[in-house]
Amino acid sequence: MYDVAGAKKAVPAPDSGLCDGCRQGVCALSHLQKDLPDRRFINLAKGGRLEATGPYDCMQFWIVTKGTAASCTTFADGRRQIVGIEYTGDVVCGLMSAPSTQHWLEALEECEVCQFDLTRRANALRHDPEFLAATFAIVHRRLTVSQDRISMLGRLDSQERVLLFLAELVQRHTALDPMAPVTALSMSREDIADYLGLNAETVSRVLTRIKKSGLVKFLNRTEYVMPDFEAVRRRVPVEIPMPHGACNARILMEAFK
Amino acid sequence: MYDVAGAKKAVPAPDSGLCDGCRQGVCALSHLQKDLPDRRFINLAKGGRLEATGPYDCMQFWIVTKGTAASCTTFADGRRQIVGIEYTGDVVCGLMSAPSTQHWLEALEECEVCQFDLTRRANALRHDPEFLAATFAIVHRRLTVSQDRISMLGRLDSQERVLLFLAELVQRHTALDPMAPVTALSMSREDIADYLGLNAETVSRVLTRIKKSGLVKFLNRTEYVMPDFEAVRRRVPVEIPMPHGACNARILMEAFK
DNA sequence: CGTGAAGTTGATATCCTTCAATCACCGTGG
DNA sequence: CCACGGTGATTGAAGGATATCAACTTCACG
Repeated sequence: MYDVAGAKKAVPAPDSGLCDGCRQGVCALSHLQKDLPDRRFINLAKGGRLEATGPYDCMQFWIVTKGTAASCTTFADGRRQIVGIEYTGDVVCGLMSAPSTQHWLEALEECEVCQFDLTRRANALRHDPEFLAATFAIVHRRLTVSQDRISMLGRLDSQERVLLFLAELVQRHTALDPMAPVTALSMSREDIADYLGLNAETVSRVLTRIKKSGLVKFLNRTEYVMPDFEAVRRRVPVEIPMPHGACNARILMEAFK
Repeated sequence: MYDVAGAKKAVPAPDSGLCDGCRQGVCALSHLQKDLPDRRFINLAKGGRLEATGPYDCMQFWIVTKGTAASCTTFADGRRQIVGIEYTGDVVCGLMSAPSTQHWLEALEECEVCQFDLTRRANALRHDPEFLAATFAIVHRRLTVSQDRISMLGRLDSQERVLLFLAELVQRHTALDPMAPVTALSMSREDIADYLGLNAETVSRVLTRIKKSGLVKFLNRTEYVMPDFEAVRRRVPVEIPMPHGACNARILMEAFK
């Protein structure tokens, strides 16, 4: 997708969706300057929350710089839904749902989040084409991901959902780190369930069924391998989403540095 | 503003979400100039389709100028999911999911759609702050709607989904046309089912249950009233979304006229 | 080890789907 | 004008899938 300056694109057919920087782990995140007044680093323990309180004009946002978090909602009666998983490099902007719905960012594991507050520069940025294009790209990408998840939640059964989820993690980790032999599954059954619109027991049952089928082999409770990725792909009626690493963050960083 | 857990949350003023123009029915749509070379009006009969063809750079889009359409996807095995309903005034941009997934706009009733092709002006518009801000606003709004639908599909049961759907239509029609006594339900059971992640028989069953409960009264198969909107609101654990009329179209029109 | 939290498994209930039959509506053609 | 046929809607019966509740196991960590 993003060429190295001058170099020819090498066999672009299967496109991992990652810029070369992301693939090499030297993307925008590593050059984030920590000492500027508009940014603040927040460490979240597993389960820690960051709540949205408006105003919702997208002049504040958060980049997950370490770990994995989740955009969560709950209803009054306690039902919880994970609207999206925010991996390292993902950019979360303030307005994620109606202001009245309870909505927050929750660390699924040890996390570091960089909070940007651009309200002081808002008037300038609102007319800055580069900044606008960057935020557009980010929101646009989030929209396509969300829409695919609508189809997933509306029409896939539990086994398809879990398989798709596991395959997505594999895809993600092989794109970022092709050498790593196993994929980590750091989320709890409860979290997976809330992400997939199921409950924890169902996730557990489906997981054992998948283990027995041989499509996925678990080394322990949090690491697995997928011996035949193609077989999994055939079992799932949708495309397995490509990760986008820290590209979003990079785009944004370049826009308003 | 985001705060660490525990901070107080701002209570938003009740806002119908409509610009004055939309509320008075004299919004951008009525001044759409029909004879410019970059736009083309398309009439769709019920069930008619408009398929998205690349490239997916959002330099092509469609405004629903009459009627109601749906952003649809299907899987290889025929399962269909309506990703979103596009009411009059909604702006649909080309890339709505991964290019490989089958995805199209389908008329739920007699429709008129205005297709804009800005590819010839793309290079200029890519740096035009006003245009960028407008497309950002549109995509951003679509994202919030999509994320609420994720919660709906993941966590609401069939009755809650149908009630929410009916309430949303009522809300929409009272905001646009407070004098109209009844709300029209022009979608077929099949369409409603594909929108709510159910099947047609379930929708039918739930509707008769809702009728019996008295929450909704049907005058005939396609018109209903909701005698006690508050009672419905109490039955549904989420906010009932506000319509946004032709505001999106207006924003866009002003940006690149 | 001991303890608590997370995960697994089983029994059962509930919800939703599937399949099939019937009904209601609507336009068409005799 | 009315019989006819087609399509969508409704309803019923049965089955399947997922949720719920409860018991038990495993694991992490002191």
